Amino acid sequence: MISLNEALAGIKRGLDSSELVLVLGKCLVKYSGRAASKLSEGDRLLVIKPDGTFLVHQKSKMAAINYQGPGSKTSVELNDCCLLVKSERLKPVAEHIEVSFSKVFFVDSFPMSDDESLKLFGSEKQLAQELMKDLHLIEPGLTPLKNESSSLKGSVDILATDSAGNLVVIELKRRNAGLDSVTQLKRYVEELQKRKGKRVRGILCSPNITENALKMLYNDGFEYFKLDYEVSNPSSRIKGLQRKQKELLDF
Amino acid sequence: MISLNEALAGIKRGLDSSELVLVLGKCLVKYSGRAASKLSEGDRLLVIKPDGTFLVHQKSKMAAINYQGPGSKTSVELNDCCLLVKSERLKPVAEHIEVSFSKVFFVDSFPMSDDESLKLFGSEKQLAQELMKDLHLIEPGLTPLKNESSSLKGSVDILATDSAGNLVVIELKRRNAGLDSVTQLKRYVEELQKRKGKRVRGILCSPNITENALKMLYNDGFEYFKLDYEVSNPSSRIKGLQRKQKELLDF
DNA sequence: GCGATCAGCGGCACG
DNA sequence: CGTGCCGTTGATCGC
Repeated sequence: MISLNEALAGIKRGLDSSELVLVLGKCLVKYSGRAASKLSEGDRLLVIKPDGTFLVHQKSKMAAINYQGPGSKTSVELNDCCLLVKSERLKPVAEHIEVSFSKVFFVDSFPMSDDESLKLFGSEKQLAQELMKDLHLIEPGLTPLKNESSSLKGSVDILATDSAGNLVVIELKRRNAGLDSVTQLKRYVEELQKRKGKRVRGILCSPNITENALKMLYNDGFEYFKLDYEVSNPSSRIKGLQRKQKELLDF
Repeated sequence: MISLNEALAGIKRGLDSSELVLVLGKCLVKYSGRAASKLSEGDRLLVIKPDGTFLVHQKSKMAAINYQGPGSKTSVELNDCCLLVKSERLKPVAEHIEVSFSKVFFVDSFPMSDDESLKLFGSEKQLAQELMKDLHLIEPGLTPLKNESSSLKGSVDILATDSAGNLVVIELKRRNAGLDSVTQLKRYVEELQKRKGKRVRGILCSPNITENALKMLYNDGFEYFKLDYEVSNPSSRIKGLQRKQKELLDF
């Protein structure tokens, strides 16, 4: 247990030297901004990062229960009963958090030196690049149209032409596809159809798809390919691509 | 600075007693699971919660750079050069994180007692309830259809009938609406239209809407209402609702 | 700066 | 459990 006075000093020291500040104590939290919230008293971990990030964590769950993004301004004060830690930010909207500690178990701060950024493998973008190189896996004669894809409003994952000269929009999902994936594909196809004035095929590729989504997909005249891929450490690789038989759903 | 041996003991102690464990040190991080990633050496904060949650935080940004959800299993060991902290989970997919500490600056663990849950005000659901009570703000004669809304596949925010007996789907957004909001509304309207066999009106309500989205909305024959609301502490209140004039966009 | 979209999205509620 | 969808979504990239 630490006196609120000591805690105050410790937090101030950390903030002044732009260090990572950790506070553990019994507190209640109020938030007001895009929404508003109140959290009654309990033990929580408060993390304040040098960039202004402000995180209140409970003992469970991944997500912070209350938070403030980078660029927020932290301040500390002592009132008659509590240690008050506030975080305020004005942009994009005015938001305010107040953490009111009645007890503080621990305070410390640390300088952090870290210039590294994450190298991630298996993103949708990376998978799309892989798939671009192997469009024949979907269908022989499919050839990619470079950079056309990025010229749309909401850019299409892959744009290609088939052997008959039809435009083909390919929507790639790295995880199971749902209704939203189909509506997204539909929007792209309709935009392009209107713009080009001719029929455009739509193909959805994903590791899996929900029953409703597949039904809607077929209803709209689109095609589905089940995508098998593997993500090893330095890259991601497409293992297979299999057209789902439409007949199963006809009724 | 703490010896890796001490760090090992400290972490084990915390894990065994189901406390919140904090580790600060210089480490590299590898992840493999739904995707894969590598993060080169730097100073990071590791948070391990009693429920298995595992968070690696850099000095910037709100989101953890690597993480593992509740239910994950943490283990610690010492190899020839480093302190290895691993987190593993099998469901829903096998995932693995390895944090390799070459230096540890701080380790501690804390029991946390907290049974409180967040009271949040200003959620979309709460706004929808408010709006249900004041549908006349949109248009006189609009009456809500109870519980119809939840009987759809992707449930509609509000379903109502107008004075002419038309079905009206109302999609409510608590923040600025984009193309996705319009496609969502469109899907609901089309589903319902097909099911009921008669024309269904679609109305989008949000604090704001992007130009492209409004264009698409009007193209599809839907209506837009600008929604002004205020979120005070114990509730959220709708301040106003104003139909946007379509004429501005005709060309 | 806004706009659009992805995310190892997470979390929740419902069937 | 999967499905669907909101989120104080956050983060990124393009314009």
